[in-house]
Amino acid sequence: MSRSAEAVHETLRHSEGFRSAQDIFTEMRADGAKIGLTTVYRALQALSDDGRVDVLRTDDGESVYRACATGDHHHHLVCRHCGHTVEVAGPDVERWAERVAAQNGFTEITHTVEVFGTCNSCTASAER
Amino acid sequence: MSRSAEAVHETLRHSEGFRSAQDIFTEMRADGAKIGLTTVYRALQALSDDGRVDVLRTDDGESVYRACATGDHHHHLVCRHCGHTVEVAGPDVERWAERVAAQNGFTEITHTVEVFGTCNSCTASAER
DNA sequence: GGTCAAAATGAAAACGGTTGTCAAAGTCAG
DNA sequence: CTGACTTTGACAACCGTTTTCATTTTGACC
Ligand SMILES: [Zn+2]
Ligand SMILES: [Zn+2]
Ligand SMILES: [Zn+2]
Ligand SMILES: [Zn+2]
Repeated sequence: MSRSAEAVHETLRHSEGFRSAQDIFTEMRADGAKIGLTTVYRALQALSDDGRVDVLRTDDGESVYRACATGDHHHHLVCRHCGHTVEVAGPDVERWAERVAAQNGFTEITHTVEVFGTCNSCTASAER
Repeated sequence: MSRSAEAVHETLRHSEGFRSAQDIFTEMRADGAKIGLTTVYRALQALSDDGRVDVLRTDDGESVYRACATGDHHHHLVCRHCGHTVEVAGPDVERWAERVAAQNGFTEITHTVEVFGTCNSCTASAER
């Protein structure tokens, strides 16, 4: 793993929620890092290939990345306002996916499961 | 709803799986329809706003559309080879999502749940 | 130190799906 | 038929991402 990839990973580990390549690039530059946008993209690619960061797509088609605490399979509960993210295990969902797939003769299953909502601190701010 | 939007909806209803705007455009043109790509995009936008078609994003960032049989909330089991799609209800997943959200203080939940796999007819072809 | 090949880098160009523009065509009530 | 309003579609613009390719950095070997 290249030096820049480590730097990108480091930046990501200091972030709470999912961040876009542009976000990361801008932040690293602001912090004085000499890095190009292309390199950030390449680093994110490598990191996600290695399973060291999770990727998901926003509604508007942007890829966003996060350095999750666990390398094990998990899903996310994401605040759509502040980006605050909680990693959640979903044994029930895993079983449901396998069952429904088996019932319909599907094999080699993969799945995407993400939950979006408003976190309690954002709810509090809105009420204030 | 405009005339073209109905035509797009009609084309979509004759399709089995999820189709891209380009796909639909190409097929309609091949069938002799006089329609522009822009209009197809506008129709798909309108149809999905009205909940008459479902949209999902492929891994490579393309939006694909499908006229599902039910207007009720449901998820999809999609064959990643032939696109064959089964609509599935997921009461267990719905409950799981609400529970995990509540446990973490999240409200106003939405979720995306899609299952991808290989359908039995594609498994059969591969073995042949 | 020096040499050199392989790997990494980044500015700029290309790419591809999608959206915006705007003038032309269609629709329809009066 | 007229005029207002809507719909259409060729084309350009947009934007996140990938590719290109010349330059720089790295690291093994001397
Ligand atoms: Zn929040
Ligand atoms: Zn899972
Ligand atoms: Zn199939
Ligand atoms: Zn659901």
